This record gives sequence, structure tokens and C-alpha cells, in this order.
Amino acid sequence: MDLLLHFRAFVRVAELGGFSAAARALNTSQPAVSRQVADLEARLGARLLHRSSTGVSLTEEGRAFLDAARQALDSADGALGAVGARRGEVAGEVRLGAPLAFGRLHIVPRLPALLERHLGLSLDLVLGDAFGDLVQDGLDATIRIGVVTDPGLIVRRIGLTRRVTVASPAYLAKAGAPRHPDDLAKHDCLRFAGLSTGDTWVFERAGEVARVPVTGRFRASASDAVRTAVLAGMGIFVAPVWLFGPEIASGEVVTLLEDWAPPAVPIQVATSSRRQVPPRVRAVTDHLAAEFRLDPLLTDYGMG
Amino acid sequence: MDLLLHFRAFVRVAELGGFSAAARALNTSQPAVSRQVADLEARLGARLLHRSSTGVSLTEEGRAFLDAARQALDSADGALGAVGARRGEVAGEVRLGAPLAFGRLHIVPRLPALLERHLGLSLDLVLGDAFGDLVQDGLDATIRIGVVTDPGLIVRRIGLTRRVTVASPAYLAKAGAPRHPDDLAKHDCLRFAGLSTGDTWVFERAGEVARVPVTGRFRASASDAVRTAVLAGMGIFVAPVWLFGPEIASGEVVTLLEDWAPPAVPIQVATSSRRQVPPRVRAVTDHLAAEFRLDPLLTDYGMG
DNA sequence: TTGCCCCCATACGCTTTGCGGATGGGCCGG
DNA sequence: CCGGCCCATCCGCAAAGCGTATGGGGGCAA
Repeated sequence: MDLLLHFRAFVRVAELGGFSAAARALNTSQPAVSRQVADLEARLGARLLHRSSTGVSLTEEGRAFLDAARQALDSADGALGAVGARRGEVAGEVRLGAPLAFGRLHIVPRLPALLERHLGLSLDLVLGDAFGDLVQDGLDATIRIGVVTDPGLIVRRIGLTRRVTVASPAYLAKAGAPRHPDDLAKHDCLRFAGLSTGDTWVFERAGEVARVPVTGRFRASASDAVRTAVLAGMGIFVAPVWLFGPEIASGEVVTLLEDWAPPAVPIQVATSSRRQVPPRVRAVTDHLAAEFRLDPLLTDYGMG
Repeated sequence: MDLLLHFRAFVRVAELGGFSAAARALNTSQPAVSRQVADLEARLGARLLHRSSTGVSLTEEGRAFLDAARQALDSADGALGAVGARRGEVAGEVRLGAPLAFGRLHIVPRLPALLERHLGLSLDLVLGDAFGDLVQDGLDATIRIGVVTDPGLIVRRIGLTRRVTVASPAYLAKAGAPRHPDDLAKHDCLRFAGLSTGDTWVFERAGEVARVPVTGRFRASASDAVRTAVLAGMGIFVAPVWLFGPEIASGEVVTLLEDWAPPAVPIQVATSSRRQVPPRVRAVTDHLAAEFRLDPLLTDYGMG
């Protein structure tokens, strides 16, 4: 009986709250997971889960075992990594979450160098602007832009997003350019549902702060969609500078209100605080942090 | 691939210095062990062992992996025990080493209560007066009588062996009784090869110390054999009181030089300091310690 | 030096473990 | 009341992994 396999099955079932869900996550069949947990319970001589037709919940024994099993899995993982770590190598799969547009524009282009450097490494990039639960999605780490306050997470700052007010020349030709943040009230402001700031935009100029409630006829939950809207001349947007790097340089979009700066937001990587970060995950986040530090769009240090 | 099984195989091979020896210890075949380690190396992409026809030795990678694998095995073991531990139960097998005579006389009779109390527990008692290597013999713990100075061991005192000078009435009728330790030089003194004191016997009386070099025509490496020799009237012996408990009470052997006491020696249980003591082992040693504390032959506290 | 024994690697046939698909009972939501 | 999702169980089959048998290599003793 492969203990670790059984441990993993149980842990996944406990995390996802069901045998079927765990089976999908583990790329196996539901009967297999069911049997593995049942065998484990037989071996331990105790019920780990309360079953119901709607799902499962942990028993007291299950709760105690869950932590121990997690630790055992981590230890085994560490043992496998110990050999490679001695040579500065990392191997294994890393599931990384990231916002859709940011991932497409700034993570994917930086992965070839990483994968070439660590030949045993494989990456599973889970893109989405809706941040789910780290553990529910089985992610090793996730990139988040903005402030994170989840106490179950360890966050590490790996970059900074300055933001600028942008619009396309076509829109400006039609609607004119704002001279002051207050002018935005008369404009079509494109809104991104993923920002915690809501529909009030904030600007700063030499200590002076302007809060502007904005309105507009388009709102999207994916920044990539808002990006397309800007390019299509649908309105004004306060965008991360990295969202329009080439377009600003080429003049395809122009920046407005340049002396009024929206507050910058941190780019962070979040990992679960329950388990220590394995070397393979560390390698990925370190690589991204190092790369971002060199990109003037993603850092406040180097303004090359 | 059952990782833990492979880990265990490798650890055993590393500890015992050979595939064949490990196979014997693991109750499996040599090819199985050979393949498991080979598969592990393939998985890790590194050689863990240097092979030679005379045995194996660890590579650098192997040394690093050995610790990690041990820890993983301990973690997995801990996970299995976590459920039972919540209920104060222990389960699993414990391999306990003990001196032959002591084990027979004072450990075996105390095991039924232990096994009845912990139904999931099974014991493998390895008896022998020659103390081997704890890890080489795959022992969880070993009982040692006398001072232990191995830095790789954690020793815990679980009793005290007072000693007395004894002989059978038949011998005394033939050779007379000594009045003073010095008289022993003229007697047949039975010697036990397992004692570190060698062939000089030490006695104490009110701070006064007598060291007597003794001679005799019988010597054995098992205290059980010396015990039989005493009963057969072959000579005088300085024996642990627990070796002749009933016989002294019945008069089958008599104590001599009662005001001259040989130094007492501790009864200790030794466990490896490399890994923490699992609950199942703890349960065994605790049980023995508690039992010994109640036996006037094995403690200096209760002289009931 | 020669012969023997013990060591480890490999090949092969077979058992056994363990998988996935199918089925059945149970509960919730529409 | 019915459809869908859940979990447990049964069954046929394939692959993993065992042990036996065999071969090469080196130390040790005669």
C-alpha cells in the first residue's frame, strides 16, 4: 500500500470537501479515491471523514491526521528535492496563479528562460482575474496585484505597479482631454471590476489628494477586456503602466493628467502559510522577482 | 511507485552497508531492494550509493538524501500514530533489545500486561548479552545494564541493580565461606564476560573500598550460564539481586559478605538520538520503568 | 595462485495489487 | 416528483512488483 498516495488522496478530499472533486483534482477516478481513503481508515482503525451524499466533513481523528499527513507529504517532497537542491537544481511541477492580462503580458514571456534554466521544472499557469482559494485550486503560489490581507497567506512583494490615466487618441479627439481629475466626471470612464477601489478613482499631486467618483458605460471583470476597450476608443482608464507598455511608447494610447498620479499598488506573490515553500516554488518566484526588478514598468527602483 | 517503501529500502541499505543485509532485515529479497534503490536513483537523477562487490558506501547526494528520507519516514510514521495517539492508544511493532537473563526473568513476565493494554502493539524482543549496534540491529530501544557512554544514544535510567555475593550451600559446605573480600582470592570465582569490571571485583563498606583480583575455573559470556553454574555449586559470584530473587528467598543460594556491597549499576534504556522516540516505543519503556519501580529487586526507592 | 564464497545486477515468469467503467442507493434542488 | 450529483461497491483487466534463477566481480583463505 502506497502510503503517500493515500495520504495525498485524503488531504485532497479534506481540502476540496468531496471524493469526486478530489478525484478530478488528482486526475484519477472517484472509486480510486474512495478506496484509498477507505483503506487508510481501515489501516488507522478510525473514521477520518463523515460521509454524506452532499459531501464530506472531517471527524476529530481526521482533523488530527490531516496535519500529520500534510507534514509527511511535505517531508517526502523535501526528501525528493534534497538531492537536486544540493546542486542548485529544482524539479517538479509548480502551479502558479496569476491575473489574466498580467500573466499573458509579463509572466509568460519570462518563463522560457526559467524553464531552460531548470530542465526538470514544469509549470502550470492558472490564469484568472478572480482570485480563488489557493488551497482549493491546488496552487503552489499566486500572483496578486493589490493589497492582500488574508492571514492564511504569506505575501512577498516582487514588484510595483505604477498607474497612469490613459485613453486612445480617437477618444480624445471625440471627447477632449481632461485637465484636472474633476473633469473625469464628464467622461466615459472604463472600469475594472477587479480593483478594490471601486468606482472612486484616487489621484495624488505633491501631497494633494483628489477622489473622483466616476461613471461610464462599460465595465468588465477582466483587465484584458478593458485594455481592448481603451484601444477601441471607448473611454478613459486608470491603467497599470505594464498594461500599455508598447502602446504608450508608440502613441497608440496617450497618457493624461500626468502630474496627477494614481497610487501605486504592489505586485505580490502569495503562498500558503501552512506549509513551507518548497525550493521549486521558490525558484519560480525568485526568478520572477529578479526579472521584474529589471523592468521599469514593474519596479520603482530602476527607471531605465 | 511506493515512495516510502523505496525510502525505507535505501535507508536500510545505507545503515547496514549492503543490499543483501538490508534485504534480510526487511524480510524481502535482494533483487527487490536492489531495484528499489535503483528506481529511487533514477527518479532523483543521481547516484545515492557507490557499489562495490564488497558492499556499498554513500555518495555525497546519498548522504544528503539519507537525512531527508529518515525524516520523511518519521513523519509518515508520526501521521499513522497521530490518530491512535489522540486516544492514548499505541500500535505498531517495537523491536526491543535486552540482556538474555534479564529479559527472560524480568521483561518477558511484564509484557502480557503491556500487550493487553495496547491491543495494536506487537513486540519483537531481541535477547543477547552482546550489545550490538542499535541501528544495525534495527532496534527501537535496548535495555542495558551498566554505564553507557555512547554519544549516539539517549539513555534513560529505569531501574537500579544492587548486587550481592552469592554461592550455593553445596559449594560453601565444600569450600567454606569467605569472611572478607580478600578471602575470595582462595575461592572459585565465577566470572561473567559481559561486565566491564573485568576480573577485579569491587566492594564497599561504609566508605571503605576493597578491590579484589579474582580467579576461577569457569567463565561465561551469558549471565544465565553463570546463574546455572552458581546453582550447580561451581563457585562464588557477585550477582545482580534480580538474578536470584526466588533462590535467595528459598535458601537455594545464600548471600555472603553482606556488609560488603558491590557497587550498584543502573538499568537503562537506550534509544537512538538521531530520531525522536515514537509513542509506541515510549509506551514500552514507560511501562517497564513503571513496573520496575514497584519491584524491590530493581529499584533503590521502594524496599517493600 | 587457485578456489570458494559473498556481493550486486539482470532476466524472466507469475502473482497480486490497483485501476477504470458500470451500477446502485441516497440526498438536495428545481 | 424528477433529474442531477454524490459516494459505495462490484467486476474485468492491465501493469507493477515480487521471488527464483543466473551471471559477473572481488576478497579471503588455503
